[in-house]
Amino acid sequence: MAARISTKDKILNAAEALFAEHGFEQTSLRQITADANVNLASVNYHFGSKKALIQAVIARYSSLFMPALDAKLKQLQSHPQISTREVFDCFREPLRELVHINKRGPAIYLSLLGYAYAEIQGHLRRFTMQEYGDVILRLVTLLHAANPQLTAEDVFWRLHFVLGATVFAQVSSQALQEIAKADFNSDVSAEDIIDKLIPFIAGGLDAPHENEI
Amino acid sequence: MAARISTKDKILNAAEALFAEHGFEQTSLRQITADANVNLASVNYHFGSKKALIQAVIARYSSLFMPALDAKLKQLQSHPQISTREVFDCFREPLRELVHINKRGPAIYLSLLGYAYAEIQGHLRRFTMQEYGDVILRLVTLLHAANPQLTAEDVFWRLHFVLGATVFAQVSSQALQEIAKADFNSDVSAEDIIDKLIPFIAGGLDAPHENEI
DNA sequence: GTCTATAGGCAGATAGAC
DNA sequence: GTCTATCTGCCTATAGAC
Repeated sequence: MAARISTKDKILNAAEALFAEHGFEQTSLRQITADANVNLASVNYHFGSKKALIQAVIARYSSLFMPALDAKLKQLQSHPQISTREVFDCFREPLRELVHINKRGPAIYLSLLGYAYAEIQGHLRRFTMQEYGDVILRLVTLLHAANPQLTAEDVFWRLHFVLGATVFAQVSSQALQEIAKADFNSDVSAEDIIDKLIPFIAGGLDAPHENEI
Repeated sequence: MAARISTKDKILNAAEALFAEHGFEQTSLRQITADANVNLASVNYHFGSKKALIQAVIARYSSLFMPALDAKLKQLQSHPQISTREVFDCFREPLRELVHINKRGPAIYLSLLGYAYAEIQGHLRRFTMQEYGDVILRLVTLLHAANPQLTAEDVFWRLHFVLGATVFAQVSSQALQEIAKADFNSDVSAEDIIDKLIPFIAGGLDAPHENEI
């Protein structure tokens, strides 16, 4: 009953798993094509270059995630009162929807974002900003509305701390899950990590400004 | 008046700057030796291998930072009441002391930790745990004492979120500093980032547990 | 200790047969 | 569309002259 998957999709599926685990530069086309059971040359035939493959992998997720997030944020924008917690809760469902691309889609997407940020300085970040800049802007606006006591710059920095905590948690999630299992005998899924993360980042964002303590 | 620096130290200095900016695997011995103005073969003569060079770079910082942090934590341990904020404030001075290794030492060390975590899965992490496991344990104990309402597992996870926010902020600090300059016309030093970070991570760690909201 | 020269391996990309 | 074979370039590491 194995579905007949096109070579192009086989490559995308193998690539995203390897990219999420080892990063973009650390993953070779030889590994990808071996895992996908396709010929080495087919990557360049279907995508043109490794760089284009990376963008295709990310775009498959972003094109699903970003519009869904934007819709949630728009909805929240009409509320009279907005809390930080409500803003971050907007991420839950769009993130969960990514299982339709891959069972581990939510974790994969966050890992990809992390590596994109750390590795390809500027390149993919600029791409995202151009393509989805309005979503980011809406997000910052909402967070500022939820925290009028902070300056716009505070919100900017804290949003990046949030991003850091999130992608780091996902990139090192496998190791952390194993340690948690060994030390606390607890099985923690990728979604459980999100549940643990959201109170943390909401608490961090709501914290008073340095000078006010 | 240019100090006469040994070849070994020239390599260490060039290596740590490149490692902190691009990561370990992305930095070649050719780049390092070119920046250091030494011969390519001298790395293997002085350090034996690239892996050993990486460890030497990290060890130079950890051997200064970890004992200093441990002393601060020990001091705090005798207090009757401990707040999360006090625990994180223990990091400030040991971190600042790293300027004695390099002017940008604090930022470099945090970047190195970030790449060590993301790239060399297990290897350097195990090394750190073996060498400085007692410091980590003291840290977790203090944070748990400051937050008795949390489970030990909550503290474990939140400590890693903290680590993520911190190293991510440093790894992408250059890009973020440029954006902050462009958008808010504000010059933010590496130390300023720490000032912005500490209220955030303290607020996140003190947040109530998910089920208590 | 420092150099040149090179070994040996893996990377991305492509030409051209089928 | 898919394959084999190969080009070109970069990497770490080392042998051996000085």
